[in-house]
Amino acid sequence: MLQTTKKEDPMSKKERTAIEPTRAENYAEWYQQVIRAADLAENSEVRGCMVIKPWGYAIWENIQRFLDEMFRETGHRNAYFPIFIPKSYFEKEAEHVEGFAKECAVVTHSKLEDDGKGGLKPAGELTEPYIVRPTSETIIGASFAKWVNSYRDLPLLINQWANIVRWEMRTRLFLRTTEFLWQEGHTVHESQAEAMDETLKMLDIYARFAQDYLAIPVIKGEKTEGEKFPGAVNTYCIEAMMQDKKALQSGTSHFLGQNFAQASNIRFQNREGEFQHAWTTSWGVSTRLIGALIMAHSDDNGLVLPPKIAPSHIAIIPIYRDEAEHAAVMALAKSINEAFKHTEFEGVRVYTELDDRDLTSSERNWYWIKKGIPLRVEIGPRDVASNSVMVARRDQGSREKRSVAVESVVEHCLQTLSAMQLNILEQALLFREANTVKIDGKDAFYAFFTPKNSQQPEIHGGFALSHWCGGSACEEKIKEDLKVTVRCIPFDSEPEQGKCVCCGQPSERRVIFAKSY
RNA sequence: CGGGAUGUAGCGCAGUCCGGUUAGCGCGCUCGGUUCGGGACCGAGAAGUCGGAGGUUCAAAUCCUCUCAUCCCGACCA
Repeated sequence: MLQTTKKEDPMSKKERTAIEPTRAENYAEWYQQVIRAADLAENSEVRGCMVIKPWGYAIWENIQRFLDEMFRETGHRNAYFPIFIPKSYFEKEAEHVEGFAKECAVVTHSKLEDDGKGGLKPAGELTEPYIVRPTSETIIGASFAKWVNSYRDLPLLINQWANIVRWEMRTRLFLRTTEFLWQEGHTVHESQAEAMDETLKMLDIYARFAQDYLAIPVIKGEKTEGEKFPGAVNTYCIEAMMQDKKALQSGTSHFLGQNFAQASNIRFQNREGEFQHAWTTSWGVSTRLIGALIMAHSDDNGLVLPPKIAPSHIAIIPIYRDEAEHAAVMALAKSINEAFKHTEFEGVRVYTELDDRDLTSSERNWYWIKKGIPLRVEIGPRDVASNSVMVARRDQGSREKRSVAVESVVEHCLQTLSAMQLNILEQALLFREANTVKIDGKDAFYAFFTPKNSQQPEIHGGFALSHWCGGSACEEKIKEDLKVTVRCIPFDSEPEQGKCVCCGQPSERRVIFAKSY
C-alpha cells in the first residue's frame, strides 16, 4: 500500500496562507476571498448589488465620520435630496445626458395590480418617468435655483450622503456595483476663481483623508478631456496604486463652470445689480474607497487595516486548557480589556474585542488576522505567571509576537497603533515609488505594459510617467492596444520638453499612464 | 447586447458523455468527549425541490425542448 507522507518537497514548501489563491497567483480572486474571509460584504440576490456586512459597514461609517468632520470644518452642511429625478431635469444638460443615459434605472409606474395569473403587474403609469439618481447635479440644481437669488446667498456649500444607482454591466464588490453609497458635495459660487478654489480645496481634503486615515498615498491631478465627468469643465482626481500595480480613481472633484447653472437656471444678482449665472462644483467619494483600502494594504493572510479606520483595534485572546486556567486568564484578560476603555490614539477612540469563544486559540487568532484587526493581545497561563502578555501587529508577520509587561500594555498598544498607521502608509508609498517609472519611446512603453505570459498575465506594469501630445487619437490608440489610459495630468509634473510616447509629436509634460479599475 | 462556460447540502465540487440501488465527497454546521502558546482529533448526527417548466421512458441529476440565473471575455464605468 502506498504511503503518502505530509512532507512536501522542500523546494515547493511554502507557508500556508489564510487566503487562497495568493495575490501573485490570482489577484482578482484573492480580492474576492479577502472580502469573504474578513466578512465585509457579499453579493446579494439582487443582481449587481451588494450586502455590506457589519465589519464592512463599520469601515464605511468611519470614513463618513472623519470626512464629514472635514466637510463641516470647511463650512459645508449636510442636506438630503430625492432619490428620484424627473426625466426632464435630467435632459437639461446635454453632455450629462450622454454620459449617464446608458446606465440609468427608470421608474415608470406607481403601483402593482393583480395580473390575473397569481402574480402582480406594474400599473399606474407615471406621466413623466423618474430616473433613480446616478448623481444629483440636476435635482440639486433645481433646489439651488430657488435658494440662490443674491450674491449674499453665496457661496452655498452643501453635501449629501446618499445611495446612487448606475446600471453597470459588470460588477465587483465595492469597486463597481449597481447601487453604491457615496457623498456628493455641491457648491455654488459667485466667481469662477472662487469655484475653482473650492474644487481644488475639496480635492486636497480627499488627498489628505486618503493619506492620513486610509494610509493610501494618492496622486492629485487633472483628468483628460476623454476621462472627465459628463458636463464638467474640468475634472480633478486622486489616483492610487493598488498592489497589482493598477490605478484606482479614489475620488473626484469637478469644476462645472456655468454649465449646470445654465441648465438649472441658478442665477443671482451680483454686486452691480446684474443677473448672472453662478459657478458650481461637485465632488464625491464612495464605498469604492473600501475597495481601495483592501487592495492597497491587504496581504495573503487577509485584510490589513490602518488603525485609524479599523472598526475595532485590539483583539484580546485568552488561551487556557482547563477551568482553573480559564478563570485566571480571563481575570487578566478582562482587566486589560477594561483598561482600554476610554483610551485613544491619534484622536481615535480605541475599541477592543475580548474573544472568549469556544474555539482553539489559533482559530481565534486567524479569525482576527483575516479581519485585519491591527493588534492581537494573547493572554495565556504563562503570561499570567509572568504578569505579561503577547502582542502581535497585523502589519508584521503572523508569528512575530512581543512580550509586554501588563502595566505597560495600554501605553505600548496605543503607541503601536500610531506607529502602524504610519508604517502602512510608508509601505504603500514605497510600493508605488518602486513601480512608478519614467518611460520614453514607444517600444519601452509597450514592453512595460505587456505581460510576459499572455495566457495567464502576471502582475506587471505600474505607473508610467510618459510624454503625451495631448491628442485624443493617441489616448485612444494606447487604450485600444494596451488597455492603458491617462490616469491624470499630475499637478506636480514639471514642464519638460519631450516626445509623445505614441506619435512622437512634441509634448510639454509627462502624464501618468496606467491600467485602471 | 455579442462570444464562451456553469447551475447538484451553507461553501467548494464529483456524478451527466453511455438513463437503472437509498445522489456522493471535502470543508462548514449540531451533539458528546479528548484538546487548546500557530489554522486539533475521535465518535455520532442534521442538512439536497439535482436552477425552473414541459416532454421522452417501465425508470431522468443524466436524453430532448423551452426558460431563468450566474460567471468569464468584449462595448461602459466612481
